[in-house]
Amino acid sequence: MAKSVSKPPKRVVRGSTSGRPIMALLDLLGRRWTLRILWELRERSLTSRALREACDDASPTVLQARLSDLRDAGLIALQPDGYGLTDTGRELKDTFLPLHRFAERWSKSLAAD
Amino acid sequence: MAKSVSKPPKRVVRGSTSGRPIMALLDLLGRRWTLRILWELRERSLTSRALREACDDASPTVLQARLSDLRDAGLIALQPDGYGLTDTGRELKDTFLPLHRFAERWSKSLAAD
DNA sequence: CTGGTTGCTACATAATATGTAGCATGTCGC
DNA sequence: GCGACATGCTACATATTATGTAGCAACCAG
Repeated sequence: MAKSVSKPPKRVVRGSTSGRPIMALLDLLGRRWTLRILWELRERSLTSRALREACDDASPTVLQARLSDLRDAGLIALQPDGYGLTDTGRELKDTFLPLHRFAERWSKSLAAD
Repeated sequence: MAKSVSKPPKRVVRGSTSGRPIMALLDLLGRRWTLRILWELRERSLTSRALREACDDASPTVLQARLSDLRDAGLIALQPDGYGLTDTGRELKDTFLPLHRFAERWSKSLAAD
């Protein structure tokens, strides 16, 4: 299911006709499982199957599609020990690592309702 | 399809059976248009129609669904001047504002291929 | 060769998104 | 009051995308 088989030019990203990189990035990260994959790989490499388990047994179809997207985007790479973040991917991870702490506060503010 | 047989209780978030807030957050942000909406509202409120234009004329169906999700999550609210970030939403925005700068570098590293 | 991994794909079914249209409510000038 | 707007939101048929189950070929260890 390489993205080039039947759909002709299909850019790496969708939507962003503007060419603004942030739009391309938001689009990529806004696809199902993308953020989750990056999160699971944040501190260790995982084989495709281990990643599947980590992702609540998501279907392999989407997972492979997302892995393909993320590889095209240069954020992850397939290494001898499985999938892992590239240097660029690690940069990205660092920018939303604070999300973890926010999630805790957010969760509390929801429960406070 | 194990998530829910029909859809009675429909929690705010999907997937996260673990109860870990980060998973709930990643799931919410990983739905199409969610990140984009937050981004567009980052520095001004927008009416639902203005938001639609800002989002490359996304279909109103999903947009309303996402607005509903984000309101349930307490990240945005409908104010007299349109939709805007809540205090919590602004906190979240601050955590991924650095994404903008990353996007620029990332874009360059892609073009360098 | 057997038994185990790996990354990845096929395919039918279910869930989501897209486009286009339109509703109900409100607010303005008149 | 009226009409002409704009607001938030919804219907619904059509595409697109995800799910779940199964299985492939390649690789390596025993």
